[in-house]
Amino acid sequence: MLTPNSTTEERILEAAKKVFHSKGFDGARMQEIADEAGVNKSLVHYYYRNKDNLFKAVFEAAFSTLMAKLNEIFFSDRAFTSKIETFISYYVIFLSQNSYLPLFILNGLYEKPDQLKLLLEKNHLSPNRLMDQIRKQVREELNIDVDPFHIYINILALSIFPVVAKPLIQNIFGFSDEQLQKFYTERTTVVPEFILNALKGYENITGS
Amino acid sequence: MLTPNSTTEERILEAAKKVFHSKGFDGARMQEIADEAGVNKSLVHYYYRNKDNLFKAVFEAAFSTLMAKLNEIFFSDRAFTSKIETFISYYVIFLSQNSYLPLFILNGLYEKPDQLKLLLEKNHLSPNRLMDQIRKQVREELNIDVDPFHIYINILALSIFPVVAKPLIQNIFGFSDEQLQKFYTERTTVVPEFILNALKGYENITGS
DNA sequence: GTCTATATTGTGATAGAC
DNA sequence: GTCTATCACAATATAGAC
Repeated sequence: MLTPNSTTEERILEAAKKVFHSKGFDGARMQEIADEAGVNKSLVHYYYRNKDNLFKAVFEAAFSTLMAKLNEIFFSDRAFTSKIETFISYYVIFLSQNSYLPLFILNGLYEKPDQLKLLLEKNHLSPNRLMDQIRKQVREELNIDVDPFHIYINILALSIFPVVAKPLIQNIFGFSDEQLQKFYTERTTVVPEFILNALKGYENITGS
Repeated sequence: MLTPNSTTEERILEAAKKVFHSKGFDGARMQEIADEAGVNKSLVHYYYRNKDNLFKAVFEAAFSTLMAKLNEIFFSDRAFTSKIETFISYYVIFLSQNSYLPLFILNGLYEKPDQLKLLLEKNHLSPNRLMDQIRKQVREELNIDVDPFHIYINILALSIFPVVAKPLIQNIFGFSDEQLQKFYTERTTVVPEFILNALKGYENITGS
């Protein structure tokens, strides 16, 4: 039962987020969503017709949330160094506080890869423009001529994977909640340092 | 219908791997596994009693496969540089050819985190020993005093995430199968270089 | 060991009263 | 808009013949 001060439709969507995020499409039950929203099961169908539509709404919301912030940071006026620092600290903390989100999205992309292009347009995302932007900025500010695509994937990997692998870290190393929180906080400084160190290493190869 | 030259039990396990890896526990159907193995649905229950047991067998096999190779490489006699190169090239290629595997395992860990410790013992894995090993070797060979845990997670992140995010890469950038294969091949050299560059950057900070 | 038949429960979805 | 009742079918699991 979440956020009682809102319309029924909103309460259902919030409940659906909670259930879909943690259990995925196949694991989620319409009954559980209804219970979570504090409404009758029929009402869920009344507002969203079927499970697929409801899932689509939840997925789009999750995807847009993550992409909007990514866009905002990478197309801002900051220096590249600052973009990396801002991006990492924002995403590592945000994702660690919403740890089901990245795995939910990755699973959703495997299950429904075809919807992706529509979502990209909806979010005004142009991947190629982003790549050009990164290449140009890295060249001008760091004097490095490097493949922006691998850099981009590396940034995402180092930000997202540690959250996706949360149960692995928690159980293999027996981290408590406090230790885990400390680990994620450390990463907001360790990871940007790691990436910028790596980039500086290329200066010797292609720098003037 | 896979590998007809084997016992029924083996054929069922192989079929179960195929179905569970791509659809997860909740998405998998006992009927589909039976069809895939070319046997009657009852036989699946005869050999594995229920869905949970069958899943457990599949999960353990997947987990052990990945961990055995990781152990073998990181506890070998190689130099640290060589370990990283060997690990990345092996895992990136192996995972890209079995692209459902990492997401399957990450999902499984979220769903059944309690089984993890048993699996670790079964595979003779000692995470702390691995951390000591990395810290010692990085200190002696690269003359750097660095937190081995973040390094370890970074190595895993850069190897595993690009495979987990395959549909994202494929659809956002419109990569063909050939381009995707080329991308993964590139990473076998780009990623070790990236990591070693990053590590070298620490020399200035803590080097003698 | 392998099959057919069936029990049993779960689940998405709809009809219709209020 | 919201509820009760119910349909139709899917899915795990078992009983029992061969």
